[in-house]
Amino acid sequence: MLTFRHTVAGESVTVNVPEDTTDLKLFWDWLNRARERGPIALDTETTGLNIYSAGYRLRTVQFGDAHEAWVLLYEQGGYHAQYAREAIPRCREVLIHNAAFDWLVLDEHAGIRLEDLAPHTTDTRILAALIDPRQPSEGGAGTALKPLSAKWIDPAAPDTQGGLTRVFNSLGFTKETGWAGIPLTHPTYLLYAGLDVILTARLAPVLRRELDRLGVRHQLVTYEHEIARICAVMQRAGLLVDQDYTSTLAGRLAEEAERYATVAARYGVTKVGSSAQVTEALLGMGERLTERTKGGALATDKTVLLPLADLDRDWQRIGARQPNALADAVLRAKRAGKWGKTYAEAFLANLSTAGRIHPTVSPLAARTGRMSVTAGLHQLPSSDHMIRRAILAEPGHVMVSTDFQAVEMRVLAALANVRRMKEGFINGGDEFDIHTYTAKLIKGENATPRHRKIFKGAGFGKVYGGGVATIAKQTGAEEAEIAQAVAAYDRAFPEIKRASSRWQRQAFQNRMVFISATGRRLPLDRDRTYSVVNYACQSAARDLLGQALLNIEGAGLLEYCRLPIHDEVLASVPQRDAEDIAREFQRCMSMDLYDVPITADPEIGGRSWGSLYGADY
DNA sequence: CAGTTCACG
DNA sequence: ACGTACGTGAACTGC
Repeated sequence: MLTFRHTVAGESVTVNVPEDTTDLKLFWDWLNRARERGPIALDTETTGLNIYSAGYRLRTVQFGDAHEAWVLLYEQGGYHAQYAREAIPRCREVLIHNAAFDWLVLDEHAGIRLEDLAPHTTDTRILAALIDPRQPSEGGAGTALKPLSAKWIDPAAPDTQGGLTRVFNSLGFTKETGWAGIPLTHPTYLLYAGLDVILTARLAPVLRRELDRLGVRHQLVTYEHEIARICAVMQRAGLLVDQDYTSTLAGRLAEEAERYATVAARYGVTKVGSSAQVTEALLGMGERLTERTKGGALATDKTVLLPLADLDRDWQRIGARQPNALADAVLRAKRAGKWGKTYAEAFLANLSTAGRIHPTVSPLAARTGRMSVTAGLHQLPSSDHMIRRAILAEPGHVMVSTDFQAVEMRVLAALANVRRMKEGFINGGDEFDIHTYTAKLIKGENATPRHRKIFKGAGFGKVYGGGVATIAKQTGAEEAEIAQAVAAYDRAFPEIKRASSRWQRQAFQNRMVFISATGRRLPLDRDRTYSVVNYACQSAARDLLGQALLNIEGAGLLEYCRLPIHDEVLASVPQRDAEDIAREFQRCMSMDLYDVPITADPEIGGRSWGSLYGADY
């Protein structure tokens, strides 16, 4: 037995590493005693983050309580792996920090089904996110194990990740290669592996007490664990990539980026990504630049360059001026470069051995509770089918996308109890459009599509907390016109302003934390408390999506789900049942929020995701 | 590592 | 007193 000692919060703790079957029997005895006393903390160390990549290995499985950890050398196989596999189902209740990762690692590499482990799991990261959902950059503690341990357990808790990076470097590895390369029995590696479970075991009761103290409903905690499991199932399924198409596309985009970069170079811009170079060259050509970035420099982003290139927001010629050839080349080089690198090449780089992408789905990523997805899959261009064309439904399947209709406006109407808005949603029928309704409400039957656009801008302004100037810039309308529209909007829907004041007042009385409709804690920034309207709407919409996912699982459709996208669920469904399944998705995503109907619209596509974006594939 | 830009809902 | 567009992930530049 290898044994390490460390001090946590003034107490001596032990990390045991069994070397033979005699040692493993001691582990087994400990496990049987510990599981009677309470939950067992669980963790794994692996060769990296892409669980489905070639050569991926599960290296250690750790078990522990507040004082003792056992690091099982899974990678050695034989008895070590066997004890680990048999120990996990024996734990009645497990504690994991960021459970989805370990669920999926154990599911893929140790034969422990995530469906079996998840119902017995408490995820300390979920508990932490429900106490304070903010990232460190936003003034929160964050939800990583290290800062949470430092805050709640021991200010001197070791930085096991950062500490290992230094060890990796000293052994000639990098932060990336070290996880696979470090010798399995390196003492620091084993000590830190053990400390992680000891810290998790200590964190769980402390965070639970804090949730109780804050009055966070137990129901919300349970709900988040269900959502985490559902998102992990989608991550495990992953998405099929059309590799031939994607390779060709990556090559074509690289060539295009190169071609336009050559044009830009003729004007002295050697790097199209260098804002400083672009600014200097444009000024040298006699162009006037007025927009400023947040940092105070002259801006040369898309909104600045498009007019210089005589292009509108859809990249169509305006005919108002002679296009600036440099602006045009920079725009095109950057777009081709981004699409090629961030999407096409990233798809290929992230491929699993089965030719799939398994993006990390984080169910509680944003401070509003919104989810996030890695590998660019939440940000694929929607103006063109080219990139989404690379993602395929399963053989014999088609893509089905079902999205909520104007969900944030409906949520606003429901939460702020906006009388005339609610009337519209309740009586409006299937084809109801809130922005047309608003335009007619204010302008009468003379309302034009232009009025619709203006009041749509005003509506988004309300949900986002924007002012006249921003709405004017976004819609391209005159400030005076927008000012009138916003005033009319406020008269038509006076409840919104009143709700904003009320919600800000509630937050002030609760140490700047607004409690959402589902009991979620939403901390506000003191200098922009107006954002409470957005937080309330965004987080409620997220919780409706969560409820929809529970309904979808209840209807037996989870196996078809591929991605949650804020107000949409993307699915791959058998072609011959597509109509029926699409109707079921619609049913699962239709619900009621304080009498306001939340409705959903399913779309059946072809084999590729791109087929839902205008092309017929 | 901060700043800028660009892609989405 | 007044007014503030919200939330992400990712690549690249330049210090």
